[in-house]
Amino acid sequence: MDTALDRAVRVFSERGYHATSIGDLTAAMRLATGSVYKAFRDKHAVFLAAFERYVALRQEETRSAAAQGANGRERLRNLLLSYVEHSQGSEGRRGCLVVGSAVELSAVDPVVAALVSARLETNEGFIAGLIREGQADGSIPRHVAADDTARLMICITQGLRVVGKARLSLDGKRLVAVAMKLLA
Amino acid sequence: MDTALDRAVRVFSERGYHATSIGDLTAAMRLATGSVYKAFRDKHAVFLAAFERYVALRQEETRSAAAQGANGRERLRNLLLSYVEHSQGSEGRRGCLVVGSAVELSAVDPVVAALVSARLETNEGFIAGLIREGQADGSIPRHVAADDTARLMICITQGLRVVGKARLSLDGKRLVAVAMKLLA
DNA sequence: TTTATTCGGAAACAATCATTCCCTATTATC
DNA sequence: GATAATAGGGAATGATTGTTTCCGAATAAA
Repeated sequence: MDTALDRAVRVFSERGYHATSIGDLTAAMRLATGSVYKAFRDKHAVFLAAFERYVALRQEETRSAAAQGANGRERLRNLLLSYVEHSQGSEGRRGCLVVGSAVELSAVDPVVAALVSARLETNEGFIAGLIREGQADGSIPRHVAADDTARLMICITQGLRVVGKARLSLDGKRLVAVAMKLLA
Repeated sequence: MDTALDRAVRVFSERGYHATSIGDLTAAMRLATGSVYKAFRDKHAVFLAAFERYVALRQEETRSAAAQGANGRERLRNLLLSYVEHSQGSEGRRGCLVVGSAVELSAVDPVVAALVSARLETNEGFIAGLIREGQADGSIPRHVAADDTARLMICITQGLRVVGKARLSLDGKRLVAVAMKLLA
């Protein structure tokens, strides 16, 4: 079932909610229509399950990318680098389900809107925490405003996914080098 | 007709392409179905016209916001401030049609994908130009990498629209103050 | 072996969608 | 002033959508 959900994540990420018919869904999940409706109440429930699975997987990836780093500054750099990589290539073209949901559904679906906001705030809190870690270990200056910088970095990460979907090339090393000036 | 297109822009921006039925469209444009199909070939053509109108209006707003500034650095600050303002409140909740198109249609609609890429590259070029102006007038250091910084700033502007749609509050002054560190 | 139950698959359902057709009203032309 | 031509409005149409239901196969229990 989890492997079927993974395939649902791919379809929803690439086409969005409304453009994905349950025909697309069953083809991708290798399940018949009846099976899908036996496992989920309706299309919306499939989407919610796919969304939560996507969030769980991405969170795991992000945390482990940040874990590799001697101090707060290095962990933050690795997090940003990871975001750039995920925004590129085939995964970049597929798109981020959080960004897609924010843009396509936040205005019309309060349930999804709440999930998206919660996810962004969690990420922002994680980044702010890394900044404070860096300030504690001396790798980031004290005068850096942790919360404001974290919110701007969230904008950068979400913007990366938008730009990546538009097929603009992204040079991770150079882009991150510029972004790290925010920690000066 | 332009006023009808403006209303189409609002609907498409808020709900996206697929979630906007031509019933929604006719209601918003105050036109009957037949009239819409007399003025445009199909729904896709309405969207393309709305997209181009949106781009033209926003470009005008952005350029005039940037025009108010004594030097390159100030013009860039005003541009960023303008983006934050447009990403907030009712307009922020409505969303940006370029971001929406990039996320919802870039993967499946080559025509829209090309328009989106062109728009992003135009914006990026404009920002890079402002940076170079600042370097010429002495308000921005020479060692700033104009192209890389411009691409990152595009990510910021697009990310602002995503975050604004998710209803997270944005403090223009503080956010832009942090972002201006990219020009140090 | 037989019965019961769960699971997957395909056809059928109602609703909604984009699109077309036709009618009316208004303008312009002779 | 009569007529042609055009623009706008709304009902009909065919395709597609999400959803449900029914049926067969496979597995487990007796």
